[in-house]
Amino acid sequence: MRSYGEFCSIAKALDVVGDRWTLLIVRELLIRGGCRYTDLKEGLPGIATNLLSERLRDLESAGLIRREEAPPPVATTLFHLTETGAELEPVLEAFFRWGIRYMVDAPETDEFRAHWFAFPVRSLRDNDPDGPPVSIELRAASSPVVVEVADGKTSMRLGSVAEPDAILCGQPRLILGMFAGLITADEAVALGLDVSGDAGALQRILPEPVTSA
Amino acid sequence: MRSYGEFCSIAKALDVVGDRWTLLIVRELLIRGGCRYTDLKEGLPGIATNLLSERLRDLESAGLIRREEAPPPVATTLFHLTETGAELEPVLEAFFRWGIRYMVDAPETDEFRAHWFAFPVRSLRDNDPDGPPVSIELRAASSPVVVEVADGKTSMRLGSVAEPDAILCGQPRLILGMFAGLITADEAVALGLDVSGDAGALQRILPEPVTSA
DNA sequence: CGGCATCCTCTTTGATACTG
DNA sequence: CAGTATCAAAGAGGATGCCG
Repeated sequence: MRSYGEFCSIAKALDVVGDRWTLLIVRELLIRGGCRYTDLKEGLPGIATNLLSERLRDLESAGLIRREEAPPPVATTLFHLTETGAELEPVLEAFFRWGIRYMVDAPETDEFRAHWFAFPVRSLRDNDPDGPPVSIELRAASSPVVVEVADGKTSMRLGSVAEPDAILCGQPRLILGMFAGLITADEAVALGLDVSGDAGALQRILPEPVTSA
Repeated sequence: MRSYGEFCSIAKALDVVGDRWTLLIVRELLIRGGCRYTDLKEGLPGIATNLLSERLRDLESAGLIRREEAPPPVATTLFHLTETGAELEPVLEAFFRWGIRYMVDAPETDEFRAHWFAFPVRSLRDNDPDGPPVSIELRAASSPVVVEVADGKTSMRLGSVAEPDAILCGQPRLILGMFAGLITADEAVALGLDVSGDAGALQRILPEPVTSA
């Protein structure tokens, strides 16, 4: 990207990560850690392969990512964030919060990937920090993810779990709407969300509903 | 900007403000408040006038800015941020912090505007919250700005003041380097910064030097 | 299959000139 | 002052080909 040529920290930051797709590549690597080229491509629906390759080169020479030749059984290149790259997290967090308002009217045709639950999940609070650990499986995309709540903290990981306390199955927008406090669990169920298992586990992480004053 | 088509809050945010120049226009309006078209153009060196006009139209229809026909004596259009637009401040703040690292090696040819001191100044802490109010004038660009320290808070405004406690005159990089704790006041003076008035007023706001451990 | 490079078309940007 | 109009150059998007 052509430099703005401004002696301003914000402009300098945009010189480095202001290009189209760049921050979304950082998002992928922040959420998933080391990624193969094809993992990145799969997590960035719509990116042209030459652009991904070019951005990765740019990010590497800017010192934001690092290439690692993984030994067998992986036996391929893994892309990682460097310290500098990982320090973009507050930027993405700020974008995440600001962008929530645009999720409500998002078109049905938008793509979704299960690991994108990571930012919403991380912003959840545990309503009962002294309660027992619970795990909730989310099935809203091709692959499931597990929300784990323990010691007052919430985290998310890809994959499944043997016996989750609850399973949510339905459209991402319903689950995210609940997480954002825009709809209650009852409303989500009425709109088609399937909740099985212990509904109490779900209440553990749901925020106070946003009441339009 | 073409939508990423991803049901992800970060991607949605970038759909709205991911275009080149857009966040810098928001920066200008955040720092300066209501601006005329020519003020914006002056604060965004390098922007083409058709791009500025197009971005302003886009930002207006996205609900981030608002046009106001100011009555005489101004008698012209003023651009303001809406609430939604102003809520981008945490995003710019995060970019500001992350981008500081690139200021050290910035080319000498970079443009500078006095009001860009706003973000650095706002991140300063008052080392003596119970001390008397002090004002420090910064002369590093065409027009001076005043840093005001009172009640434990620091703020900046454009313009001059009758009798500032201290006056800093020199390259922006020296002043910003001091503010960021990268160099001490003594080092800045050795490198060409001119400090007149009460040096103690300056110590009021300078952070602990960053010692490379 | 993973990790690109090439080619082509279409859109966006930047620079400059001009206008009510 | 606050933009529009014009046009060359750069970048994005999509398809496909290549190579270990």
